[in-house]
Formats: sequence, C-alpha cells, structure tokens
Amino acid sequence: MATRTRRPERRQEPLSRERIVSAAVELLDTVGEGGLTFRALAERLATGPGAIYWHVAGKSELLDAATDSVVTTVVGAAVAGDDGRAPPHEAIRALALGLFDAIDAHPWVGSELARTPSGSPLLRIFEGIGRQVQALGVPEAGQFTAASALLHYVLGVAGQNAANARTVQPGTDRAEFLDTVATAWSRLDPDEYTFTRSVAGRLREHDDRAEFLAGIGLILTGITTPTRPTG
Amino acid sequence: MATRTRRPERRQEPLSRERIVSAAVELLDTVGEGGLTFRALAERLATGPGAIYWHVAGKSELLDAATDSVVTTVVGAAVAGDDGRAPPHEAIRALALGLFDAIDAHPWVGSELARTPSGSPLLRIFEGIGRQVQALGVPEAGQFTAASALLHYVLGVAGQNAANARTVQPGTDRAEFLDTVATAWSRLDPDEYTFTRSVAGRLREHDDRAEFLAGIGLILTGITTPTRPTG
DNA sequence: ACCTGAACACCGTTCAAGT
DNA sequence: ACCTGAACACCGTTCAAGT
Repeated sequence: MATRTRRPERRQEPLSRERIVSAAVELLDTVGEGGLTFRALAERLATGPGAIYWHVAGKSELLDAATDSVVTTVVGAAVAGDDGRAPPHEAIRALALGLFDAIDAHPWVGSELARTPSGSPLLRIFEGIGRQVQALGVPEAGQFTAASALLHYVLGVAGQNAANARTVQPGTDRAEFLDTVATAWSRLDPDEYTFTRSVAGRLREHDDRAEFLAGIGLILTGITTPTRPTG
Repeated sequence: MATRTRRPERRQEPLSRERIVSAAVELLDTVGEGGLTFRALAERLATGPGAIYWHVAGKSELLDAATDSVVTTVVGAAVAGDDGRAPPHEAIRALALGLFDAIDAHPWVGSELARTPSGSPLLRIFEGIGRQVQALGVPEAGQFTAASALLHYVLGVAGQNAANARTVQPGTDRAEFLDTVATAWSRLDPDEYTFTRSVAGRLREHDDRAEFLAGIGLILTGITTPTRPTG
C-alpha cells in the first residue's frame, strides 16, 4: 500500500557477457544474420555500441559465442538423452537430428558453423560424434576419418539450409519453396542437366529431415561396412 | 620506325562482364575474401565503382559469377578427363578431388559454395556427381539421396578448408598449422573431450587430401552397400 | 549505351571523456 | 572498473551528370 517502493526506479541490470550474447541470439533469431549490428544490439541493451566492447572482443567473437550457446544446449540435450542403452548409430542419428532441428530454428547457426574454423562449437559436435563412433566399434585408425566424414556432412547440410533460409522470403512455406526449385530444375537444359532434371520430380515429395537422416544412414553404413578390395 | 604508332595511345579495353568477373577472381585470389571491394575492383579496372553496376547487379551476383567461373572450369575438366572407361566411383573421386584442389587454391570458392543456395555452380557439381551415381547403378529411388550426400560432404569440407585458410596467416605451412591444432586438442579438458584428445596425435601425420578421399570412399561404400535391416 | 565519381546510408571499431 | 557516444575509416549502392 506504500506509494513509495523499496527501491527507487527499476534499475537497469548491469551489462554482462551473458546478457550481450543472449541479446545477440534474440536479434539473430528475429531479424536474421544481417540484423546483428552493434548499434542495434546497443539499443536493445539501452547503451552505446562502445560498451559492448568492454565485454566482447569484437563481432566474430560475439557470433562465435552465440553459436556456441545454441550448440552447447543441443549437444548437451543429446548427451543427456542418451541413456547408453540405445545402439550408437541411433545416438548419432539423434545428435545429428538435434543439430538439424536447431539449425532449422536458427539458420544463422548453420552459416556460422560452416564458416567457423575448428572453434569451440565445432569441437563439441566433433566430440559428441566421435564418442559414438568409438562405441560403434570402429577400429582406432578409422575413428578420425569416420567422425570427420559425419561432421563434414552435417556442416554441409547446415550451410545449405542456412543459405536457403536466407534466400526464401520469411513467409514462404516449404512446399511452395520446393515447388519453385522443382519447376526451375525441370526447365534446365536437357543435355547439360540430364540427371538434375531426372530427379526434379522427386523434389515435390521431398522431406528435408528424412533426406538428411538418409544421408547419415549412408555414411553410417559406409563406416560399419568392411571395405571391399575394389568396388 | 615511324615515331607515330598506328593507334594514338593504348586505349583502355571497354568494360565487360567478363573483364569484371576475371578481375574479381584475381582480387579474391590475391587479397582474399575481404579484399573484394567495389572500390578496389574499380581501381583495378581504371574506372569508378558505379561503372561496375552497369554490367553486374551487385556484389552477390559478382561473387556467384566468380565462383561459377572456377567451378565450371573444374567440373568441365573432370568431365573431359573422363573417357567413360574408368569405373564411376573413380570418376566421382576425380571430380571431388578436382573440386578439393580448386578450393585449396581459391579458398573463397569454398566459402561461397557453402553459403550459396541452389545456384548455378552448385547445380553443375550436383549434375556431375549425379551422372556418376547413375552410372554406379544406384536404383532410381536412391539416386537423389546418394548425390546429395556426396555434395553435402564436399560442401562441408569446402567450408572448413576455406575457414582454415581465413584463420591461418598466409605464411604458415600445413605441418605447422596442424601441429598448433594438435597441441590445442591435447590440452583440452580430459573429461569433456576424451575422444578429441584421443585422436589429436593422429593430426600430425594428417593428409587433408587423403582424408577427404577417405570420406568420399566411406560414402561410396554406403551408397553401394545394400542396407541391412538394422546395423 | 555506357561511364564517372560524388553522395547516401550504412557498417565495425576506437577512444577521449565521463561516472 | 565500467559505460557513453561522437568520430574514424571504411563499406555497398545510387544517381545526376557527362560522353
């Protein structure tokens, strides 16, 4: 009932690396990759652009931290969800699918992963995959190659998904987009693009997630199949 | 012996899309991704920045054209080098290796491919891979998945190579770089990064090209191995 | 039709000055 | 120690004006 509150006005929480990074994630999610600006970020944090530099070295570190925050959550969830009883190839599928969905929800993560050299987010994924590769019983000499192949495939898909998200105007739904691509493909030069044209129709009944998992499956088969002398 | 030449002074060749694109490629190769600027490009072409816009819509179109010019050459060479007698999986390896080497020579191509949605350069690669997948005898229903998996893997590696090239200062050689990474990996937290640490040593005797081909081999095995009910 | 280059509306980053 | 915000050195892109 007191007209005077305990504390004067609601004070601004002090700036911190955490607050900055989470504001950056929000900005990236809502306005897209091009929307993350030190000025926009400063405004959202009710401060000047220079203040951010006290907590973060620069834009690339900020992007890396934002990416890492998303990746850590996803990989952590996959690890937590793995009770150790599911067969390792299922655990790999679950981890990969978790990443796929996260990148679908935050396309900028895809671009960042694709352009980040062996940084922290990438290492987390590599480690997560690698452990399951070990569990798969891959001989030591082949573990690095196997984990790398899976990682690179995931990164390739991530980059493409992000690129698509960038191109498509926010409103368009998946079916509409695929239809546009399918039509474009079927109009390609018949001599130069025989194969592409031949699979264009398949695009309309195309399911990104299923296709992604099928690719993972292919690589898993390759990993677990003893090599024949020459195919 | 005439002191007067046939034509007055050497006239500037007129601007053209071709000249612009090839100047852009040169700039990208010499100064790197950050070096391609409309101002720098204009200076090299002895004109103003605005002139470029008469022939090219904008920066992304320019990058796409530059990428396409490199990719067209590589894919073309791979197709020309294929006498049709080599087994298809060898043709795929040759194409993939051609791309790998091109991206190694022009790292910016890697970044561009990784962030380009289904544009012209990507389609050329997809088509090239797809034809060999057909030749491999993959049933029609699996051709799209197989070609996509190979493409995405190539793109993932391309992106990483480009990212590494961006990080490393131009002077450093491969061995030195790998050594730095290996040392960093072996210093990671032993609990969180068991797998990564366990393969760190392997990095020192690591051959990028061989590793890349091994990954291709894994996927090829996956493609050509009939799926078992559950691995 | 094609080129010129100043001008516009942005960037990331720095830094003297404040608290 | 931390924040402020003007200023610097760039960008891509546009556009009136030229030839």
